[in-house]
Amino acid sequence: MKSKRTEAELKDAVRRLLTRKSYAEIKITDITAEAGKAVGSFYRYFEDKDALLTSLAGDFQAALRSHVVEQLGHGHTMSTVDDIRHHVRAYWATYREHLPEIVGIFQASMASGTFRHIHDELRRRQVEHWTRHILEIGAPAGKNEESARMAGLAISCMLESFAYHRLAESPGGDDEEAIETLTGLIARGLLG
Amino acid sequence: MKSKRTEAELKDAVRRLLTRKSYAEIKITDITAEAGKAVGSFYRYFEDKDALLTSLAGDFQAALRSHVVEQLGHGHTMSTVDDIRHHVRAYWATYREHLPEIVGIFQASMASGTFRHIHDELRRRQVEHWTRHILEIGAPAGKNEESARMAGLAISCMLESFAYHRLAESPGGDDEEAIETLTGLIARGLLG
DNA sequence: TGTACATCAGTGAACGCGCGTTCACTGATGTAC
DNA sequence: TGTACATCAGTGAACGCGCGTTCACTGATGTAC
Repeated sequence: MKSKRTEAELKDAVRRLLTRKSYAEIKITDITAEAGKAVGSFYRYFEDKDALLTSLAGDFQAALRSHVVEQLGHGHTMSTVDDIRHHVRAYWATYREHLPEIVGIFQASMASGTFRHIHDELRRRQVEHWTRHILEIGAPAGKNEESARMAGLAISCMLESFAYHRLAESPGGDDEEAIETLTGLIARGLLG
Repeated sequence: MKSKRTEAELKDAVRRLLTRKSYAEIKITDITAEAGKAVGSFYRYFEDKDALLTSLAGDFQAALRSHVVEQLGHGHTMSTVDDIRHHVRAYWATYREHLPEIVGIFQASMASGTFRHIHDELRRRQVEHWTRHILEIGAPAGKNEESARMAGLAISCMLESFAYHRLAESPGGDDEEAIETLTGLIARGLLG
């Protein structure tokens, strides 16, 4: 029973391909070729290309659930620059570690409605998280629930878009400097 | 000579379609149907779908060149909250006015290398602009050229991604509130 | 103003390419006795 | 340990769909005399 192995090899193949091509540009034959399999094998494991990406997204979300909990713990806050730096660094590490699937989901969410809601769900968590902390610390950006939510969205957008640009589009920069820049902007922006 | 008219009608048709579907989902026949023309007409004016979007991108860039100059003038600065609000508001207005083509370029830049550099060019201007002002006002985020550039990128990313989310993905929100949120975060983030 | 001819925008049925998807087959692995 | 049979992962040539692209034709507009 090699079944699980081949399935994993196909997933790995797409992850590798996503560092070279956009999701839209990747063909089924590219995936099977990269995995060293015949085309037909693909359909033993996935209905189509989107099913594979959906599967990767599922793995990612599962990883997030356990990872976030253990890494940040429960009773954390966001009231100092160090807290914020810690958050930004954790986000950055997650983004880097799961770069291919995040990139794939992001790209696919721009093209087809199918992945819009998966991407929305990922962002929703982020926004939720920041919003909670903004309200908690009574930041000037969060006078009320609504304004806090909007500030949370703005920060989530900055983190995601900046990370995408630095890690996926023009890789090779200094991570620490990026983290410092984000930390500085967010800390001053929130704490005043 | 209806030539120019039909060309414009095809462009308008894509702009309208882009408010309903993603660029990837739009077929040539959708465009001609929306414009009330036959398929064949399309090819009298454009080599393919990408050529049409490239043409829209050209119009947009030309509009930007004149617009930015007249709206902001030359001797402007970024040293007060009001200056920043003014900038954010101008950006927001431009984004709203040219929403379809910006959305199209953004989506296409995620999928094909062809539009990567067009989108890069648009962002480069933004980053350049913010970087210059960050250095000018001696903001804490801009100790040196490099850190200022990174902060400029982060702010550009936030503006673009936030505007995309609010205007294209879940439209109908209050513009003024969005502008205030961004202004507040940027002003505190930069001015300290 | 009228006629004959030229040009060119517009048409849409037909064509054909690229790629996803299928399926009859192979051979490896597992199971029964 | 060996033989016969069953199951199932893996194969890739062949098929066919969807859509972009073409092209011979139509009819409107412009031009010459």
